[in-house]
Amino acid sequence: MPPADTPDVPANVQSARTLFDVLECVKEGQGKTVSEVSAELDYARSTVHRHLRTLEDLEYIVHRGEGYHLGLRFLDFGMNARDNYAGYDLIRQKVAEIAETTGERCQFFVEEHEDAVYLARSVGENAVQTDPGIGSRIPLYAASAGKAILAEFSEQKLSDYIEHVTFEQLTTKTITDPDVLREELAQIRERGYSFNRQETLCGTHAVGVAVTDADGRPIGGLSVTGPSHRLKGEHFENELPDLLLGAANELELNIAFS
Amino acid sequence: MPPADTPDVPANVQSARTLFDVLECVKEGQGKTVSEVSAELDYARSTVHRHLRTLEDLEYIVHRGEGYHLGLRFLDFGMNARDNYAGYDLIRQKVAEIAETTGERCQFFVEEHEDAVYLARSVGENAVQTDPGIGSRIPLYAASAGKAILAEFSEQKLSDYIEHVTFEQLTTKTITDPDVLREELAQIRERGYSFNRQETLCGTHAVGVAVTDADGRPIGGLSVTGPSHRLKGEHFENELPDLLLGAANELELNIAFS
DNA sequence: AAATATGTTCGATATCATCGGACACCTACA
DNA sequence: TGTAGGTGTCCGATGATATCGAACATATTT
Repeated sequence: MPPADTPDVPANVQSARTLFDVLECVKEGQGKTVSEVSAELDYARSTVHRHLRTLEDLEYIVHRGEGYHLGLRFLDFGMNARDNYAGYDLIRQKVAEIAETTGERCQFFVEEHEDAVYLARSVGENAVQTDPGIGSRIPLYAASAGKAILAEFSEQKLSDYIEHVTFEQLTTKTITDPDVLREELAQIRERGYSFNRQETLCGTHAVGVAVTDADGRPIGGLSVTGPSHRLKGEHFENELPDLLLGAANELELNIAFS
Repeated sequence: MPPADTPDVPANVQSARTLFDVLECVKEGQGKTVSEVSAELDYARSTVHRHLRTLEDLEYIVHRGEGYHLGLRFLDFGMNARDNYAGYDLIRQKVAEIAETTGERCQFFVEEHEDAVYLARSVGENAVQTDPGIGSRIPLYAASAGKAILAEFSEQKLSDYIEHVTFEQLTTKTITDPDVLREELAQIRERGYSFNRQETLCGTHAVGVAVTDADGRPIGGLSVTGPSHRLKGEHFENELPDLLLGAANELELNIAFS
């Protein structure tokens, strides 16, 4: 067999994997006990116990009530990771602004480890309810902003991406064919913006644009999402793209000068 | 020497400490290189390199530009940890509401590993700028909401706390004497709310109350902070406490029935 | 009271995390 | 051009340790 996949990268800290397996498991369903985690991950109870105790001693998890919960130090980590993105404040403001003027959901994604990650989000209707789902991930090829980001990738990066990624069928419309994706990206490059017609979620449309830095490399992607019966026709195909292109342009300028 | 402090808890996953040392270091000043982290932590370059590579392979950190940055998976962790607190939405709303009506900063703390951690915060003036500093920590004895929480501790828990904690002098007014603290807590218990007169930061006053669950155990603490020249007299000593007590009561009811 | 499940501790063993050293690469700077 | 200092990366040896299974304690249930 060829060394196709490098199944286990050599010279890694093995216990780190165990540790994060445990953490992810605790994250998944908070309040889990030692035995539950042990059963789910197929590690010896004593091993899980050791890790959980270590994590608690180091104050990264908490033993509240019956089971274990992620500690708030991760909130600190997360805020740091978020604020570390140049222009985050500007991005957040712009996202809220677009959500308000359009009355639809607006979000900003960044690319990380070949995934699209929500960095900011706002839901229009009530300005209070902001940032739902921040930090969660979806495949780049299945998000309008994600496709807009992919369209800005160099040929080299794109080839790498297409080779590594495993396409998942989120809906019947999700792009799962490399050639179709390349074709779509070419169109996006030409137009300057991307559409998403029920490729992420049935009944949901979206428009997306890439936001690039001074050197033209993508910082992230901005998109507006809404029900397909509302996002259609002229509004969907012209007005929203124009709005987003303007917003992206403004963002790019502001970020460059901050 | 007596086994007073249990300096190193036995049977812990040692490499976890190294791992989190590295992570904290990367968090501290984002964009650090292998050598910088190695020098700062006094681990061999190869060791740091190994950990960083592992963390990158597992997609918890990112190699952007010159150095390493915390990955956005921690944002996901953090949001999970935050949302895991029962009634977080209600808390956030209430905090925003209080900030708006008072025009001062309002925040909600929870206790975790004997620290007060910001769970929600709002700054009054512009409702957009919300949640600054979420996830950061201050000593319980040095925050008004923290003292309110301490006042609800059982004698057992309080004794443990006072024994473990190392008092730090944040300002000249910070309480650093166990007896003074106990005295203060007794007063708070009697009154039902706590004051903070420049004990955290010079020129800053605050009022705090505890929020308890159905069983009377503290969920967290609610407080209003502002410049000492504005928070004084009748307003500070009566109006704000009343407002906060009402808010806490309302919160307690809403959380109990959610 | 027996029985099941769960948290916790312990001992043995093979694994592995750590370190220091070596190499390759890059940038200055002479 | 060549040397010197810095950095990222790889490697080998060794002492430390993460893992497992078993055993014990405790709690809850039957």
